[in-house]
Amino acid sequence: MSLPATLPDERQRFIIDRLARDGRVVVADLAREFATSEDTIRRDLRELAANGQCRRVYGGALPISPASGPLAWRVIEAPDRKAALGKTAALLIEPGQVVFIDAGSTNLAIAHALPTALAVTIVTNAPSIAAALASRPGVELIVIGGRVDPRIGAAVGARALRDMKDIKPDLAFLGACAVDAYAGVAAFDSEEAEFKRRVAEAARVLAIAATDEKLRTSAPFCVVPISALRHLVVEATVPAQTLLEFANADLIIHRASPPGDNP
Amino acid sequence: MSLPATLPDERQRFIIDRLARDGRVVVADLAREFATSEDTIRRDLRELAANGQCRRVYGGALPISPASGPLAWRVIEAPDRKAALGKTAALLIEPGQVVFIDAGSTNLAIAHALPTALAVTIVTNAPSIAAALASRPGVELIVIGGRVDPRIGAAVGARALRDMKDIKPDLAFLGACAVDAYAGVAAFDSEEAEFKRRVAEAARVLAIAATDEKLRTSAPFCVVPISALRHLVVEATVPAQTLLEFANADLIIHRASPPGDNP
DNA sequence: CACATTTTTGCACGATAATGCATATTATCA
DNA sequence: TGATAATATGCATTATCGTGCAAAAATGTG
Repeated sequence: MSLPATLPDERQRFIIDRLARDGRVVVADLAREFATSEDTIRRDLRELAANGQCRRVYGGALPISPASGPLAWRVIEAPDRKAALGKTAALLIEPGQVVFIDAGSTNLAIAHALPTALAVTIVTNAPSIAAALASRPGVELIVIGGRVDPRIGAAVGARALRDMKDIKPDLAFLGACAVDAYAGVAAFDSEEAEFKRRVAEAARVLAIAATDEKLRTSAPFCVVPISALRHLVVEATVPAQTLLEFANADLIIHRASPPGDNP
Repeated sequence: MSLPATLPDERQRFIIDRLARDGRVVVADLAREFATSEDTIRRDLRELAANGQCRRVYGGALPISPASGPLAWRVIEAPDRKAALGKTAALLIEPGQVVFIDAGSTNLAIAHALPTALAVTIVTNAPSIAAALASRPGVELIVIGGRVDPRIGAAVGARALRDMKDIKPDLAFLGACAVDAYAGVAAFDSEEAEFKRRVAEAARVLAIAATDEKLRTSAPFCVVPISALRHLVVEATVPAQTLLEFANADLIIHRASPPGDNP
């Protein structure tokens, strides 16, 4: 429990571990465990937060990435940010194109942001995205069928792979669980990754819209390397440091305008 | 399930999760789970709603997006005719069954009326129904893919026929454009009728939930004769005269209880 | 070793946030 | 319509936070 002599760095590392294990830390508890004052813990948390390693809240701190559990399906999380992202991403679509939209709340925002009059063919494996576009005039909608994985919110199994076989989209928005400049695009689920890979192969142009958290997250199943991407749509709040890592001749980075114009 | 010390932000994050998973939250339940007062929960919901992350209703809160999550919620439950119809129709489903649900607003009501804990396999060709059930725990969801006809709101073409080929539902709710005691079940579209016919052949038991208007409508493309039906769910307001025409040994007629009735 | 400098820590205190209770108001249902 | 449940509001209480400041410890320097 209480270690004899705790160096500041050692303490902070412990806090990070605890954060990853429990999903939260409480100032009062940490102060008791380290036999130190709450002020010291608060200072640690302040420093960690400034370094982007946690999010301070009243009474303690929480992990940065809200997708730390098996329930990574957050439609409601930060809707305005995703709307801004979706609006910018939708600009990549040109009339008459065949566009695949993968599952994910960010991609759902793209579907919602489609200009009403745009005549395109949308292919998707996510019921929520299909439902959002089903009544759109001008949108030719093609649904990829199969068993819907509830954690993913889309069909990704063998039947979906077969359905996807004879479709060659002009543009595909991949749903990104994690985007890393070096490790590439990755997913939390093996079958999901397999399906995304198939889409990536079939599509003429690949695009990803990713919230800030996605750029700081890693996932076990690799889908494609960053070099496979043509477009990366990010938030206005993304750190320039992070953006630099994606410097690549073939990658076009689009920064979304801040979510100020839609209350 | 009451955690020892719960940080306010952690609590709100939990509420969001629950909202995404169950499609609803109840103030009294949350207060009990967190061992806190209802005032605190109300304040949380007020804050989340102000942030656009949920929609407050009398007694709790719902997800912001209208089609995400079941609307089976005792207070919000509009005393709607289709809701009453759906509730009665859902009683025909038994645990463990494989149930096909065809497109249509009445059938969407059936999906919404599914008991939350019911473990069933739902097969559907309608994105709106799939989206309504995608996040349901206990529901195994299989989507029939293909091009979605915007007038029908579902996939009914060749690819859908192929997807449907190897599925034999225990029970199928056909979407009815018109139900006539002599002319049988009919649809407005040729391909739609073809698809429904395929479903009717594959299903072990056929059921239809029809509002009063459907019983007075005729449509050009015949699907199946009335004799193919096992169950017919009608509104409480259906004229006895009309009902008499359906007198048939094999047809079980279920009258929905009038809207605004709690079981 | 002596001394200055930096870092870390603990404490005090005003400010802020969170919570629960009491009461008035509003929504829903019979 | 009245009855009941849910909500909003104001207020008191408690917990937590930020800041300034000083003491203690670590570090660097001659």
